[in-house]
Amino acid sequence: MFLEQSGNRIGFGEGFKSMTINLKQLSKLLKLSPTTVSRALADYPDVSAKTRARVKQMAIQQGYQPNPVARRLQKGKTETIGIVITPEQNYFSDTFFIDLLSGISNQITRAGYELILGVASDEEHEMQSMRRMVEGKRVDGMILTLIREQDPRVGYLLDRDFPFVLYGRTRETRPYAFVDMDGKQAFEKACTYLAGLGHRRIALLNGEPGFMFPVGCREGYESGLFLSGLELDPDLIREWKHKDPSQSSYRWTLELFKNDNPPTAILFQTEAVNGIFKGLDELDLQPGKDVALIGYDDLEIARIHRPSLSVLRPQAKEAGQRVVNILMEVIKGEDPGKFQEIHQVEMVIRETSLPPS
Amino acid sequence: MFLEQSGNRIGFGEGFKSMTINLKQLSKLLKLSPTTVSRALADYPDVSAKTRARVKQMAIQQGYQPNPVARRLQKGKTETIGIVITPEQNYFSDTFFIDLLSGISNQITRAGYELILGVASDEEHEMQSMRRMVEGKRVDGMILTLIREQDPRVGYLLDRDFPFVLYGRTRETRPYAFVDMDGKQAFEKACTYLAGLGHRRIALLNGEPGFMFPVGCREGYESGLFLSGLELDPDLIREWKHKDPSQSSYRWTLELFKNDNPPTAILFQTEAVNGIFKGLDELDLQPGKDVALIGYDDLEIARIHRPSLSVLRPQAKEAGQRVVNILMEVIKGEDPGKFQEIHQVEMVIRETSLPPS
DNA sequence: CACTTTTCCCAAAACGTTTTGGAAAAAGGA
DNA sequence: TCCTTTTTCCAAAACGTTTTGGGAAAAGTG
Repeated sequence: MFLEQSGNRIGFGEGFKSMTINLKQLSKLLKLSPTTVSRALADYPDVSAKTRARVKQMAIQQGYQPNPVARRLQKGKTETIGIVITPEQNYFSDTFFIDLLSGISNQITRAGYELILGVASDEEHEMQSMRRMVEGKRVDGMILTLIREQDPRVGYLLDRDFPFVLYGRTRETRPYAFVDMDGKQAFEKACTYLAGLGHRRIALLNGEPGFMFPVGCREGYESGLFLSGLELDPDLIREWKHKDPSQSSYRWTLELFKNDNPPTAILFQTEAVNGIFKGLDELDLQPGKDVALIGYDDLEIARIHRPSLSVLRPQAKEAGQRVVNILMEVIKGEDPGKFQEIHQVEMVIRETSLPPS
Repeated sequence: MFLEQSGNRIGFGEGFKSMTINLKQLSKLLKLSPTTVSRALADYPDVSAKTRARVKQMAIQQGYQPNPVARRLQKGKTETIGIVITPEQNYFSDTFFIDLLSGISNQITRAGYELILGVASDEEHEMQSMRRMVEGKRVDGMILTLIREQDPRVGYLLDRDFPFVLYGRTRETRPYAFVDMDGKQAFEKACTYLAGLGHRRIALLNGEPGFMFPVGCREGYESGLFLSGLELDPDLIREWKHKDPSQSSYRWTLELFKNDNPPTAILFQTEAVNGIFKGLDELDLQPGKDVALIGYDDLEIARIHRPSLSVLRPQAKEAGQRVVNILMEVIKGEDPGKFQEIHQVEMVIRETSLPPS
């Protein structure tokens, strides 16, 4: 014996709270079977145009929305994507990450999926949070950011053949899907640009070792020097820490200018700009005038500072959208190795990239 | 006739991919009914201690995790909380929001729930994203941040009796649950502190009108002046814009010092500090020395700047945890009006709060 | 021993969808 | 007209849990 639905029929004037109807109730209203209603709404060809229209109209009128949980159970999918972020690494320093997230979120919504977020305080909890999502059957795929050179997350996911896409790259021989910015090309471009202006002593204040991104930056820097016929001087390369970009970059800026033959230009990630400005200020050097500067990432400070900061500008939002589109393909079963995208980075020349004085 | 499970029995050495077992398979392994296994795992008293132990051991050994989607369907809950953020309002300027989010996320995970994130480009999409979550039956409750004086989201949720908690407050007569920082008390404290040092001209560079937080700041400021026997001078109050905190605060800083009788101290939200520093620099005024400064929010820049910035420090992580705990109560059916918390804000005196010179 | 209570377990229903495998009715073909 | 094909619909199964409502066996009780 089946119990009847508790049956709060939907009409008008009942207030908002009862604005929820399910497939069974809707089909009863239409004097059709749930099967037909479901198939009408999903545009199956085996339901006549006439009833399809009638069903759709009634569905709209009654504000019917299929229960996503029930659909997920039946379809055997969670319709959910997971991402884990870590606050210690200042990834939220400004618009960059939120732009990426924005692209990701919008595209996920468009696909009718959900984005679930984990916040982990360190590497261990990051892994733990991801395992909960994966092994707990809470997501169909993962998005990874802030990738390390040796990244245990990638091995973990590859081992169990779980769909994922990297924003960034790692050292891993097995094929995997990623979307990355061409940091190498960007830094090469910036470096040759500065050299073209006449700079001969160009420094690199690079991101934290262990992460993958600085590797490309350095390659681009070295390649830029080579193309411009400049010698590589290890004394002009320094690396700051994620935990504390401003403080460490401040110290390294002072260090750089202790050199007998100090730099006339610095390449860096914009995250570190506060420390650099502070260091230059202390040394009585004017940014842009005494030292040319080009940062990676077009943060707010770059635009509002006077002189305004020349930057390399990655298109984070577009990248986020691509990550999601690719992930959807991988979830469908496509070979991840087919999806390896490297996006070009544009250079925005503002006021801090003048020839040496 | 029931089809048998496709039946990939779990053993060892089958690789990672098949590491997934469901209740039916587990119960078959144990020669028990699914009912008993389910109840054993949920610690019901009607299963003997002996079998309970046996079930739990086998569950661990087989790596059994109940399918959350199936549980949600049966329980009639989504076990999911929603939050919508907007990138235009620079909420991610620094550690503050990520701390809040961190507290929220950790507490949600502890409850076995999920946090789903929407990113909306403007107010309209913000509402749209929330409606999708609520009307699409995708969440059991909502968390709202960055609250406006008149906030349509609150009315919407109250109208349909949907569980939610505000981080902040709004103008609304019906009872609702919130966790807020005591901005009033904080600014009052900072103001009287500065007055106690001998400052007589204290300016307020306040957040954008329309949002609720600046209202409390201003109240605290006015109250602080009153308690210190100082006159309120409207010329010493300015308001910057969310879209562009640095630029607008820079302009207003210059403006403030055009005054015949300029301020010797400024209260503000730390978000705006870059613009203030820039303005003071242009006016040849030394922060801390010529002008005392106290900011609200202990961002990284406050700690690393020299002189370091005195600040009001809200405990964002703890607040996030409270928001979640309260939301869980409201979801259970508790009266939201019972949960209205105002958290004290601590003052951290550093180097920019000296007596007037 | 006969009855009641407690302990321990389970079959079946239910959550709200989509998919499977027809079946009845209508249309087409000879 | 009779058979075949197409169109249109639907009953029942299935997804993987938890809850409901017992029921059999064991343990008390007199």
